[in-house]
Amino acid sequence: MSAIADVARRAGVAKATASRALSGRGYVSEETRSKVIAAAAQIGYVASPNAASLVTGRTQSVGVIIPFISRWFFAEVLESLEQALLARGYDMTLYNLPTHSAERERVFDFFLARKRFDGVISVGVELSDTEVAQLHRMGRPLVGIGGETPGAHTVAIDDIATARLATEHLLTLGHTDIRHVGGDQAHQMDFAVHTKRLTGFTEAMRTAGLPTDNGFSACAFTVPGGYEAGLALLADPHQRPTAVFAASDEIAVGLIIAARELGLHLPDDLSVIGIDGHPYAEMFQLTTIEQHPRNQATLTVDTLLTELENTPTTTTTHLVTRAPTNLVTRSSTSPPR
Amino acid sequence: MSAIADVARRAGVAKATASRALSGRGYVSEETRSKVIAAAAQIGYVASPNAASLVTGRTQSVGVIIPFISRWFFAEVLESLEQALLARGYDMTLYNLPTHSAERERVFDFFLARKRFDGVISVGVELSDTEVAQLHRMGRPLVGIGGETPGAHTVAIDDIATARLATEHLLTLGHTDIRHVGGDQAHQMDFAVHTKRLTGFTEAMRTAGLPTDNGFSACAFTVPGGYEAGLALLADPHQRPTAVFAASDEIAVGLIIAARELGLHLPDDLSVIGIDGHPYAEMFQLTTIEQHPRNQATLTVDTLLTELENTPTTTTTHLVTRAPTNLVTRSSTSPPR
DNA sequence: CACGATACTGGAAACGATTACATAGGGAAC
DNA sequence: GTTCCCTATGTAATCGTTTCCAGTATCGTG
Repeated sequence: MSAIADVARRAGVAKATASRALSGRGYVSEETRSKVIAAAAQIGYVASPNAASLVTGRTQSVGVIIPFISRWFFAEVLESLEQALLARGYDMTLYNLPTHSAERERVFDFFLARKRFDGVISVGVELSDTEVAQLHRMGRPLVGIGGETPGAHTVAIDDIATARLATEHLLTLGHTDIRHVGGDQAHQMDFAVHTKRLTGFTEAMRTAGLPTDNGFSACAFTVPGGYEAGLALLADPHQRPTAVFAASDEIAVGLIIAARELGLHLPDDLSVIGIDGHPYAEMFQLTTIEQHPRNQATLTVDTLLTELENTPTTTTTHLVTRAPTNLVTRSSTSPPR
Repeated sequence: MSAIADVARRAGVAKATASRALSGRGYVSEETRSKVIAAAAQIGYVASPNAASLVTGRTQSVGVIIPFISRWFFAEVLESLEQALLARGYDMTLYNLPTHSAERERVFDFFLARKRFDGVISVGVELSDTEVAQLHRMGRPLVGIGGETPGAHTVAIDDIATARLATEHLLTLGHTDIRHVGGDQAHQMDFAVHTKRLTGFTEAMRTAGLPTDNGFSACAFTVPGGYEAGLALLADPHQRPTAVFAASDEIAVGLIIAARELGLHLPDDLSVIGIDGHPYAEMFQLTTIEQHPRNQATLTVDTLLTELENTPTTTTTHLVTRAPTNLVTRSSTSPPR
């Protein structure tokens, strides 16, 4: 049973030597190394990470905190995180943490305290100060992706700048009656993202000398959310905007579907721009600002793992890595008729 | 450091007693129990599951094998699995296993062999015999959800019967020129699901005495996939079917969007039925057969965990739990004009 | 009162690795 | 030829739990 002991016996060496041979740490002659490896292969030995982590303190796995997975950005991120971690030899344990609730506390106290991971990646969740402190006290590095978490390294796009850019795209085309359709706290995504995109919109409008009051509609961050918002916003021909900046491509697509149902033609009757780079964008000829979640994810893994491997650098410098975005112009936007 | 030892010292008892008090196993007087608990609370003690699993052999976590995350069914399942497992005190470790490739072998050999989990849930993946055998040899129960895995308990809808039902819905309405749009192996989802849904379609058509050749179009299992298939299928008014059975709601929605772009009106010009119960279905007034992935997921967790907790029942009876489905009729289907 | 359960507790041996420390041979440097 | 360093290996301690075993006190029962 004692697995490595078996390997050692079979190879005619001590447990310590076997361990060194297999892990590659410390001195082992080439000859014994191959003997040990052969013995291990013979009995199909695989090390117990539990036993190892008991003494090393490293678990070779990272915890990922995510509020939901069915939203496009999150699913993409999750998939890439897993691949990147796997490639680096790490397991990924998933914690689907609700944004606010008692459940959340339970997750933290019960699961995260068990320190079954070397580090944590939180995607789109803004952890509270006490939560960050708790992780920090446990010596577990934390890297965020999406929302900015104070006290932790974060990979994210510049939401304000991106929203401003999207709005400016419409302004440059000559639109003046522009609305912003996005999420709000009630629709259960993190507050900061919504606020920032709204801020960017407002800034751009103000800079252009246009009124910003009454320019925002809230909806769920989904296609149906955008659809409903669209029906409400576009129904009345007399107070219909000429352009809409949607906070996500899914919302934008919902808007487009609503517009089509109302008999409007894009981009003549309405220009729409989104943010994301969702596969639907191409299908609907949607102008959008791509944010490449998969790249963000691999960047996040890189950041966490280097932090993990150079433990000395416990410089908890609140650092933000800005992920690049790019505007893709398609036929959903044009100058107003 | 030796955490439980600290608790024990603080409470003035032996490590063994402290362990018993905290775990609830074995005899402990009410008095000492509360002393121990108080001491544990004082220093904020949480047991190391690593150390515990080293001796008990249980890790309190299950591995989930999933081919991709961004598809609706999979995302829903994953989210529910996580919640159900968390509620039962289990961690969930995610393995995003590609359907076919060398990577897959690597995952199995390297990660799954580390036996960091008490059981495995495979969603929509049909594991090979050797893979099942490997898990079985390790004494790790396996429950599948979605595709049927020979040699393991599986929770799944009856794909053939569901496809037949969908087709029969169209037949009953009086349609005779019906097409099936679904996935195939080239579009990287598991083969069996596609085949089964196609089989159900073919069976229903044959029973109705209708021709089945040339009645199937393959596409990606996504909205854009259905969209492209729709443009191709519906462009020519002379050989346009009066009804389409789409293998998923996402495909169906793509078809509807394509139909609208081509100027068709549902259900007059075309009837469309899907399978899933996707949130988009309601938005597009899509008739569909709901399969309730969240229920399937909790059912799967229940199955695995009871198997886990009653280890004696190592009766590897190949059992299939059929998840219920239900037809929801909306206005995307009607008798042909 | 003796005896066997029954409740409770502590000591010590696991579980399966890693690693600090000790030992020993061989070559380079002086 | 001594000294020192480097390679190579073995012994034993360690990580933090659970659990087996043994021992003691209490209590009901015949």
